[in-house]
Amino acid sequence: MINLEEIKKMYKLGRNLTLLDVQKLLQAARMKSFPTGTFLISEGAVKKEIFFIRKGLVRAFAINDKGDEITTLLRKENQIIASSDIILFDQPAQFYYQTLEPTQTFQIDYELLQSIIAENPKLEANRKFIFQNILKETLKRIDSFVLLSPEERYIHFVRSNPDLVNRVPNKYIANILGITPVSLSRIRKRIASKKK
Amino acid sequence: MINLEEIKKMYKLGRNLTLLDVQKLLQAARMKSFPTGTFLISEGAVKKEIFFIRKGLVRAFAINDKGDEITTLLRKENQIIASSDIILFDQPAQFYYQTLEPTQTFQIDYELLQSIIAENPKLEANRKFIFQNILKETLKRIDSFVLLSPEERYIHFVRSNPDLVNRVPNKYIANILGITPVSLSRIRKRIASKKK
DNA sequence: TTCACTAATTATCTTTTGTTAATCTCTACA
DNA sequence: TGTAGAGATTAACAAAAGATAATTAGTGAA
Repeated sequence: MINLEEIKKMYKLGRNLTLLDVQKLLQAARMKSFPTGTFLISEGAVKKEIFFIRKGLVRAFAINDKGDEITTLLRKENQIIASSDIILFDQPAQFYYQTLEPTQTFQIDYELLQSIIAENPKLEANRKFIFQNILKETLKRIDSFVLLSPEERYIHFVRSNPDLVNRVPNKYIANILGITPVSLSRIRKRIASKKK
Repeated sequence: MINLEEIKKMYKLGRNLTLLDVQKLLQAARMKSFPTGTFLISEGAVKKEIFFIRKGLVRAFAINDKGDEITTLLRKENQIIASSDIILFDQPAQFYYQTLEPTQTFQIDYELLQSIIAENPKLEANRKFIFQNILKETLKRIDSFVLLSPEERYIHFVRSNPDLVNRVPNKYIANILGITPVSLSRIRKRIASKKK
């Protein structure tokens, strides 16, 4: 069940979340468990839904012209995942969102979330906070593409996500870095030989 | 002076901005003109300020280990520019923000803007809208790095920013795409020869 | 334990990019 | 009119990445 420790983790989502706020949100949310490999959202989906990942790991991926899956995003426990296409662009999802581990989520309908926030000004500040954090992340990621080489980008990724490196196949990490798995393998070898 | 036509352009910033809202903002903002080459914000700056670009063009750039300027962002008239480091990360600016054309801005202190928005719930929706649009842009840009080759990325950039292509030196565009100016020149040649 | 399957590495070759420097173009201005 | 300076292109070479395929390693299920 949900314990206090866990609720504290949810606090991290915002700065001034009270127990009451969390309760209110949890009432509206449904808890759900998914085995590895489940699609939370598929291409073409339109249902506005937001997932708080209580436990587990989810990847977003697109399929390119050649039919290859390209992973664009990884999200783990205590993070939020949703289709930016559906929520921000008001269009059907262009990505798949798939669990990479047994995953537990609280999921909540986006419009319902909106109305809860509207009735509860305190939560509004929270939404702002969450949005800002997502924006921070994405801005940093853009800088890493513009300012760093693939090799530097990988080193940077490992430093920033030491846990993910051991939970996720390298081929997904390669995608995230904008390179091929073969190239990442060579980069890893290069780094290893430099260390000696 | 400021005319109705121009105010309508500011409307684009939000969905439900009224004349009164715009007036309120304009009262708090200072209009200022800068010649080409002016630094609106320099590395190390801490002043929380937001610029609405009324006319002109601004680039953000960092300086890498080798001492090269790397342009990471371009913003033009009717767009907003601010230091994400100062506003989002609460740290001194790590980039320079420099005008590339004679530029007119409305600039407003960020904390003052915050308080105006706090007193004016309608504006809050607007801020949300602006934030979402910036997030949209950055997410799309990340996708272009992950899913497209440099050549495809350039084609994509030209299609999305036909006006900028003729206003900005190619070397800045190359930076934005994460490649060198030399490489961009080759890509352009390659594309031109394909067209025949 | 073995088999099947997937991921990772390695090899080979092609293509592209980075780097550095030279050349060409264009424009502002003395 | 001529000249300095910046940007763009080109050249030449080295380094890295992409593509494809073969091999190796690792894992889970029968």
